[in-house]
Amino acid sequence: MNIEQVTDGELSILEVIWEQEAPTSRDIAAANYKQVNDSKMASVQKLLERLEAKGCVGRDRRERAHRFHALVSREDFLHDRLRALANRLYDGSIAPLVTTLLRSKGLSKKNRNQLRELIDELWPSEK
Amino acid sequence: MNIEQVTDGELSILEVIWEQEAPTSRDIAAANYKQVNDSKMASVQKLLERLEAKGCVGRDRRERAHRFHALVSREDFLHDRLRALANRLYDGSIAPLVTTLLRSKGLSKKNRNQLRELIDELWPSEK
DNA sequence: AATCAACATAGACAGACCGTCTGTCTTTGC
DNA sequence: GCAAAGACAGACGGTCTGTCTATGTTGATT
Repeated sequence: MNIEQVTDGELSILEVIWEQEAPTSRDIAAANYKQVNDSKMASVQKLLERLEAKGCVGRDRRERAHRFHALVSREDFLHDRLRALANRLYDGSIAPLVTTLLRSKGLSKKNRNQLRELIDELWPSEK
Repeated sequence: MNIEQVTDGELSILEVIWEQEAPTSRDIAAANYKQVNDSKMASVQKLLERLEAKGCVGRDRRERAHRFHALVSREDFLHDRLRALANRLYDGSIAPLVTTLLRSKGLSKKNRNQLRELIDELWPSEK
C-alpha cells in the first residue's frame, strides 16, 4: 500500500473512485475528461493499473467492464501525507502541524467548537 | 515565492539554511554530503540557484563566498504544504486535517494540554 | 457462425523533471 | 603571478508520467 508515491494524475482517478460507487474505467474517464476517446480510455486504464500495483485500488473482474474500488480511503491518504510532512519537517512530531493549522485562517467558530468537543471526546479523562 | 514546486533535493538545501545562520554553499554541501568534491559543490550551487529563482532563498554577495538566507521559514513551508493538501482533498477546508491529526497517535499528554491552551489562547472569548 | 463494438492489456513514446557533472571565468590570498 | 576556491553556464542521463498505438479478448447482435 504505497500511498506516498501516488501521482497527481493518479490522485484524480482515486478521487472519482472515492466519490462514485464501484465505477468502471469509462465512468472514471467520463468524470475526468470533457471528451473521452480511445486514448483517454487507455490513459485511465494505465493509471488504474499503476494504482492497483501500488495497492491503492482493487478491481472486480466479474463483469466485462471491471469495477474499481478504493483500498485506501481519502482519510488514509490524508493521514499518510500528513505523516510524511511531519517526518520530513519535524522529525515525526505532529504537534507543529496542528498548531499551524489552528493558527491559520479558515476555521469558523463552529469548527473551533467542534475541535474542542473532539479533544474532550478523545481524551475525556483529562477534562 | 513558489513554495509548492520545491523539490526534495532543494528542501534538503533549505533545511540546512534553516538550521545554520547564513551558511555558504560549502557549509551546505558539507552538511548534506559525507564527501564533498567539485561536482557536489556545483550541485549545491545549482539547487541554490533554483531556490533563489523560486524566491525561497536570498543571497548576500558581499563576501567572496556568498552567504545564503531563507526567504521562507519552515513554518511558511509547512503552511503552504498543508494548504495545498486541504485544497486538493477537501476543497480548501482545513478542519479535516486537524481532526485527522488529533485522532492520530503520536500526541503526548503534554502535547494535548498544550493544544488546549493554544485554543484558549487563540480564542479566549469563547472559553 | 460471423461480425462488430467495447474493454483489457502490453508496449513504446515525448516531454518534463532533477540531481549530477564538466568546463570556464572571476576573485582572493600568498 | 600563481594556485585555490567559488560562481556560473550548460549539458547530460536517468527517471517519471500521462498519452498514444496496437493487439488480444470478450460479449452482444444479426
